[in-house]
Amino acid sequence: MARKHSAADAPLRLDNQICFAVYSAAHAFNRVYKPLLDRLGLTYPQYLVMLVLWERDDVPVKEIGERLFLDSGTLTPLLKRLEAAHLVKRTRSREDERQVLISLTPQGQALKEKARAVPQSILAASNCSVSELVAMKDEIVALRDRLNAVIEE
Amino acid sequence: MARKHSAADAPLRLDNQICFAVYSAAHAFNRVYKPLLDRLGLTYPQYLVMLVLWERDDVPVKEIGERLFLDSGTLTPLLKRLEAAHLVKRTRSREDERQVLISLTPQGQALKEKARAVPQSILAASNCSVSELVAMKDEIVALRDRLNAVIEE
DNA sequence: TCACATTTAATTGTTCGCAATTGAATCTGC
DNA sequence: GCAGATTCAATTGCGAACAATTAAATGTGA
Repeated sequence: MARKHSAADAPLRLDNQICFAVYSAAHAFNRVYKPLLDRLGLTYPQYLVMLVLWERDDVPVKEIGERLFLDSGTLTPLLKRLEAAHLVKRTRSREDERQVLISLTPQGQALKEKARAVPQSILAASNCSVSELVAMKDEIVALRDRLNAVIEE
Repeated sequence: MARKHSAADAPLRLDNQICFAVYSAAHAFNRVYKPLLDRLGLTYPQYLVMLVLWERDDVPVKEIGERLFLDSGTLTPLLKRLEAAHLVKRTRSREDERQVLISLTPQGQALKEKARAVPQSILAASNCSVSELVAMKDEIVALRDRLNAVIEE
C-alpha cells in the first residue's frame, strides 16, 4: 500500500482543499483575462463593474457592491480610477444625497463593443464546451450562495 | 417570451460569467475562513503556505510558489510576516545560496493540531456532501489547469 | 419637533497579487 | 577558466480586498 502521508492528515492536504481549487482557479482566470483586458485599459474588477453598468446604467455604489459582493472600501477608489479614465461619472443622487450614482460616459458605453471579444477568448482558453461551463458555473454559484448564507447568520 | 436584454448581450451578462462565479466563490470562502483562521492568527494565504509546510518541511520559496501559483513578490513579505509570528524560519540553503529554505518552528508545527478543526468547519458551512465537493474540486482543478496551460504557451 | 438610530460613501491601515527590475549565485559553452 | 545566460529571492509600485471608523443624510418614535 503506497501511503505518502497519514490518513489523519488528508483533510489538511493542499490538493484535497476545494477552497484552494477555487482560489487558484480565480487567479488562473485573472491571468488569462489580463492581456485581453489590457487592450481595454481595464483590470478584472473594473471589468466586472463595467459589466454591471453595461446591463443597467445609473446605479448606486451600494447596488454595484451587492451584485459583486464588494464594499465601499474596494469600490470607492476603483470607481475613482474608472472616472479618471473617463469611463464613468459619479454624481450624488438628488432624491437621496447619501447615494452616489455611477453612470457611463460615451466612452464607457462605446467600450462595450470592444468588450464583446473577451468572452469568446475566454471560452476558447477554457477548452470546454459551453454546456459544461454553464453546469460548472451553476454548481459554483450554488456553493457560493450556501457559503454566503452561512456568513449572514 | 420574457426577454430582459438582447440576446447579443448574453455573453457579457454578469450572471453568465463562470469567471465571476469562481471569483465570488473565492471571496465567499475567504469570508467563511476568516473567523476560523483568526483563531490561528493566520490569513488565508498564510494558511495555504502552512498547509504546504505541514506536508513537507524545509521547502524553498520557489517550490512554495509553484504549489500555490504565487511569485516571490507575494511570498517574500508574507513569509517575513510568518517569521515575525515565530511560525517559520528562513535560512539560505548551503548547497545553493540563491535559495531560501522555509522551515517550521516548534510553534509552527504545533499549530497543525489546532488547524485540524478548520476543514471540518468548512465542510459544515458548504452544506455539501464530501463526494459532491470532491467532484466539484476535480472539475475546477481541471479547468484551472487548462487555463494555466494556455498561459504557458 | 427632536433625539436617536440607520443608511450610505468615504477614509485609513493592513495584507494580498503581480509586473518589472535588481543583485547575487549558479550554470553553460567555449 | 571565464564571459554570458539563467535562476532565485528581494524590492518597488500599483491595484485590489476588507475591517474599522467617520461623517453626512435620512428615517423613526415618542
